[in-house]
Amino acid sequence: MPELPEVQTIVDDLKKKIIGLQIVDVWTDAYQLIKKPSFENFKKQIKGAKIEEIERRGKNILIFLTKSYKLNTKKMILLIHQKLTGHLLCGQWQMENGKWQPIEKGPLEETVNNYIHLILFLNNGKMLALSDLRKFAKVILSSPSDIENLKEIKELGPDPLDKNFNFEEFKKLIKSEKRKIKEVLMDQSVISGIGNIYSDEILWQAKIHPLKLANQLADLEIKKLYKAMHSVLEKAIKMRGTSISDFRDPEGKPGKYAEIRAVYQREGEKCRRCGAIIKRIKIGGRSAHFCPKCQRA
DNA sequence: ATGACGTCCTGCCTGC
DNA sequence: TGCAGGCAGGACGTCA
Repeated sequence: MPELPEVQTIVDDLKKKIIGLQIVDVWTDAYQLIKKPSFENFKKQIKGAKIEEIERRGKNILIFLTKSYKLNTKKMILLIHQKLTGHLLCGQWQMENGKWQPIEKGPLEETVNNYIHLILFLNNGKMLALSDLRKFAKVILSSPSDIENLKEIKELGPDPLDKNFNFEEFKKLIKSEKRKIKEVLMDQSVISGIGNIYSDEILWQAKIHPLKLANQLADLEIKKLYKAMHSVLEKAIKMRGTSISDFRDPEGKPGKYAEIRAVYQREGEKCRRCGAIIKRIKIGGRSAHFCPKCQRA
């Protein structure tokens, strides 16, 4: 599932590949992915739009578009949230027997191609495809002000790697939360971009039990947490994300953080620090992985 | 306001 | 072997 490091990897790659290009057509077989506007209007509006800039907001991808008319230029933003199993792929496919097949056999794997549900055709012959096994992904096309005012954008908490988001502010946020620290880290309105994988990894790094209540953490623990948040996320970006079974970059290649991950989906395996057996519990309906010896309750 | 739960969707795993 | 049932999972919506 794409979280901050995976989305950052995708945005950085896409910037190099598609900025300056024009969208010439669009195809979908899963209308429910496009939440706004209707597909008919989506198609009408996006055809002919030029890709100007790409940004990450939390786990959301914002693609800034302009469309020139005779008398004016209209600005739009295409918002994409990949949710659990969404992939943004850049390449060339052709329809064969009702399935999209990559024209060049490369790192793009069979399984990713099987779930292509939305394609933006670009004016250099390439395509930007959204593959999504679960069809949970969300796509919205609207004006910049509409997008900025969406609850899921406007109410995002600070970005963990934003230089202005200093320790004092982080501490204030954590101290004001009485929920379990794992839940707080994953709440996009508190801090944006962290999900299940990295909250587990960060808590292991900081040696904090996921069930601990945020407002009961000692200052020293919050300091460790702040440091761990930076080191884990920065390392994961360097390794181009975590691919347990699903994540792929725009060329279809997996990230390498999974190889060095400490706890996520390592239930029953040994802790890399102390050798104890990694445990899995449920917190707020989500699974949390931790070392019962390193991360004391 | 807050927290618990339902919803979307489908591959995969379990148990009979 | 086959099939039904349960599970996973981000974030919004609903309900108490």
